[in-house]
Amino acid sequence: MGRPKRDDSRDTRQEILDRALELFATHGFTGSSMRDIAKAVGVRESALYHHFPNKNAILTTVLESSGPGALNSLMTNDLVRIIESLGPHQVLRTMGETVLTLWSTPRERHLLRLIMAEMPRLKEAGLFDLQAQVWRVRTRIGELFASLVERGLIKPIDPRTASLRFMGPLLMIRVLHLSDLTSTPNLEAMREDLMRHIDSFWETVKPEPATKKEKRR
Amino acid sequence: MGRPKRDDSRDTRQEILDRALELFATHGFTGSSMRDIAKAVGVRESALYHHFPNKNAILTTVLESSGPGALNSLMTNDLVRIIESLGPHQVLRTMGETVLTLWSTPRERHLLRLIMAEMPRLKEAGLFDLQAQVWRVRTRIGELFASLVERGLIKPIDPRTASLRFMGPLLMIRVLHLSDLTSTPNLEAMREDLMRHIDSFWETVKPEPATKKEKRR
DNA sequence: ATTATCTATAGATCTATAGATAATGC
DNA sequence: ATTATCTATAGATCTATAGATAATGC
Repeated sequence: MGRPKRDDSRDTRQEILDRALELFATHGFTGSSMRDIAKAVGVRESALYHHFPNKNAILTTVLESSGPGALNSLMTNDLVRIIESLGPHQVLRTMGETVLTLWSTPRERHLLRLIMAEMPRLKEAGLFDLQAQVWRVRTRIGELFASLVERGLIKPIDPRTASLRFMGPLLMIRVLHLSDLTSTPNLEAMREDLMRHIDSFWETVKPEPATKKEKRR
Repeated sequence: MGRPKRDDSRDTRQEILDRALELFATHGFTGSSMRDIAKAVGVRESALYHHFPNKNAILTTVLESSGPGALNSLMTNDLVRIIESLGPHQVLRTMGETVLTLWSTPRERHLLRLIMAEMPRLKEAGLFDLQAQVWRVRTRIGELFASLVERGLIKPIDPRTASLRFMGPLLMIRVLHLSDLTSTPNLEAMREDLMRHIDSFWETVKPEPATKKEKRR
């Protein structure tokens, strides 16, 4: 046996990470053995140790390459300027379309499950802190709403409550439609939930027409 | 050694279930060994097998005795009548206080973590289906809102969206404040989030004063 | 006699390592 | 020479069982 012939279609290291994510997401970290991972990749256990020093390093690498999260990456510095040109309602709808696309990829669904399942382990290892992450995004969205209030683009509202009212249903929609890996998600139903939520949220924060008239005078 | 002297303060079977829930919640089902459970209870592994046929039976029993969930148990048949006498806003606030109390017990926090972590296993074993459960509660809350609309107690709103807008923030608050078992929850901050949400939700669904005047005519 | 523990251990599985082997690329 | 695999296996840990032992309750 020994070293196999070169196969350009195969990157073993990446395949280990991909199969490990799938297994960790469905059976948990401790529920997936090195043997399981090796079998899924199609090599012997010892080959895994050529690419990673131990099982924990596989988990660490999977998570380090996981990216910042959809909502977080949407909170860019020029978001307020984009909102000023396109209008808040249109931007919120676009944000909805974006999270729909990003969240519904198999990879993101597996990461969601992994993070839900391994929360304590990931936090203790300093790899991912779900609670802190949600707090951070909530704060950033709160700041966004605060600056929109300042610019008169939405009603005067408490930013903390507004971020909760905006994000809460998004999280619930995500869990409801995407957290069960055994069934294919109904993306049309999910888009409907998402857009109805955003439109209905917009109705509750859009500035009063009366206020607009006053400004015009 | 052999059988220990009777100790009325000790119910080994129940202690096995309690310690197992704690361990499963922090390290997962596969991450907690029978040895770990036995050590936490203060007996040998073989004593566990006197009370339960195997490890899986411990998990099953833990979950069977877990109850219906706070939101679910609030959705009683006479809820509409209570709302008619106390008013929707007051009832929503009382519901908030109730879930705050029920969710923040150590037992409910451990169950939340267990369910988040072991979703696929619990679903496959037919023990608990988180997705289906959330759908069910959402539907019941939707029906509640529909009947409140019918009675003119709240604005005409789409029940599906309303249930999402009501429940989503509740779920987010629960995850944000109660899912990390390594820190004691800040119940005052949680109550504030909860009550601000409920008050702000009420503002968006309370019937128009204009409509009331029209009715009086 | 029954119940609730214990000691001891079988047998499976798991992580990780040692050392052999063959392909690759300088 | 280096890299990527393999075979083989050590040693730890895990689930579960057999059988001994002492307290309990009829």
